[in-house]
Amino acid sequence: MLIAVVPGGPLQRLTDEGAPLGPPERVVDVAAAVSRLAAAHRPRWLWPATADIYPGLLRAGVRVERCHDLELTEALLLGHEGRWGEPRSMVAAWARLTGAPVPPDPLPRAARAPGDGQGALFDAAPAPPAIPGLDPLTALIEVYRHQQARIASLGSGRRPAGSGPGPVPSGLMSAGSEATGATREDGTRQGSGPASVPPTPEARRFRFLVAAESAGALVAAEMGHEGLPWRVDIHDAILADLLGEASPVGGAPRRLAELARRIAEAFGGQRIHPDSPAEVLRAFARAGITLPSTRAYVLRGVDHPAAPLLLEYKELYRVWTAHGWAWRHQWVTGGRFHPEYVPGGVVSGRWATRGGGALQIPKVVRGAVVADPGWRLVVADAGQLEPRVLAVVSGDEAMCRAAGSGDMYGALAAEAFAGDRDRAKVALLGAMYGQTGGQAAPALATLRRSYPVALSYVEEAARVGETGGLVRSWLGRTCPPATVTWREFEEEAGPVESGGAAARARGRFTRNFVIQATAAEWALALLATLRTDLAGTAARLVFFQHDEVIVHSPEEVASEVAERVGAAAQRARRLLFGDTPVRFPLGVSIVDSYADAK
DNA sequence: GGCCATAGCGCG
DNA sequence: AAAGCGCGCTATGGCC
Repeated sequence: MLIAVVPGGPLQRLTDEGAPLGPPERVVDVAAAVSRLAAAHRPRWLWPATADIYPGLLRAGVRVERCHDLELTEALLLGHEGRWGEPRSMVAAWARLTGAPVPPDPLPRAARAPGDGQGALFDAAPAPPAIPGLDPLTALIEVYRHQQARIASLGSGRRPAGSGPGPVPSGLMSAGSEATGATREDGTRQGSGPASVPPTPEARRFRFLVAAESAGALVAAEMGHEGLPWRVDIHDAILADLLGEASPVGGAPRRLAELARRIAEAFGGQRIHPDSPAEVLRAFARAGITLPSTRAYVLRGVDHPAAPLLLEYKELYRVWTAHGWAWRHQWVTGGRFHPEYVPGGVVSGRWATRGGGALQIPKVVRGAVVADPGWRLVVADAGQLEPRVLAVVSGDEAMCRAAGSGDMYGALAAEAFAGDRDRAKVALLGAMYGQTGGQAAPALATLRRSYPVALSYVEEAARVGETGGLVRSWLGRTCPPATVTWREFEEEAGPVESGGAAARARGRFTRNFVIQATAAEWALALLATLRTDLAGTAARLVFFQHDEVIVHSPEEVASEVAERVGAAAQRARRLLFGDTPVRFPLGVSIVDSYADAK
């Protein structure tokens, strides 16, 4: 069963296809109604946007099993249809369906400051209807039905000619085939009813993508709500150890101030801002040293007493400004760090965050992430995920064999690089990122001889990008068109079509997209199935970072949770790729402190 | 005063 | 000639 609900109500029971099973029901207390219906029917919830409605439900103590996030799905579909960047809100989608003027998406939801009227902004009713007479529930259901029809039509041959190969496995679209004409699909498939023909592989995969993206939105809200255990006292000790005492008057902490003074001395007493690249360059120039930049790797090669001091300053300054006392005051409450995750916030399908920098917690402060007494952290990260994805999506048999090993680089080295693991790694990374020069060049040639199918796969993806085409992930997430991402770059480096630097940059992007986006899908599938598996237990997902998850678990079941995480990884592999010799091993640690993982 | 581009470094 | 992907965040510095 499907139940449609809009913030503040009403709600309506539907079949999975979106046909009404009853009239709209007004409710006084949405959370209570959702809670009751969730227990009674275990439905999939259909709502405009998880990020708008679910945090409020969580604060009311209500969790749900499954949902269809209309807005995230709309974004995926628009991308697939070559309409990347068009407004994705429910109201916009409804406007497209009815021919009304399409309102732009509202600005991103503001970053939240915990304790600062938390949530008030987020439970508010949806943006005021931009269409006179809009009934939100009707719009929700009609857009949903239309989305189902658009998904069902994928790969059915009913799309315009030239919009890509039928089977998705190649993952690639032909150059210049950005689904031209797809914009005119609107409305034409409405009322086609439940598909009487079996879904195409492309439609099946996309349906899975939509389910995973929606599940990810649930996890993201739940993890933001739950928070990552954060020991303020340990964080303080780390900061004191690294930075010295905080300044009582609000300036730089003691050790940073000392370093700034010693840097000034090293430059002959001239006071400078060490964090101003321009000033540092000028100071070195006065000392007779001309530098291209003040990057760490440049400074490391500079023979001057200020250089090592500047390197130390940079590292500490970073901790102070990005994860110091001010950061903690804003983001840590009640012993938990509450980030705001943004599912699908990265074009490749990776998550982003809004404020809090949850995906960039420096290793030196991870010691503050500590399990509660009687609890443990189960930390799991996928090893060599992207190379393994390359093997499986390209179908290169020899590389798949190597990816069946626990150490893929080692297996490649043994097979093709005379045991030189470092060289095998450089070659593989170069192939995925598009590096063609430096030490990667000869290693790439070796890689090509032994794994031509894998190399052709990424090179084809690059060629499509260079010639202005679009590529897709395994499940059907589509990269943005060059005109969106590369507009500014083109102005400097020439249009993509010209074959210049911009075209090659675009090629590196599409080359990497097919890998990174598919890796993100595997990770999302892991997360979604693990979430389901842990529902009803006391263990809680508390962190997710691209290829890594942390579960906060009661001590006595931590090893069982670790098993479940490993099983989720294998389930994700099966769900995405079916039978394959490629393995996706996880490094799992059961620790008290995140700093002790692996 | 606010806005925006850039530099630089954190993470994967 | 040289050319590795994707991000967030905080700072400076130039601009209006």
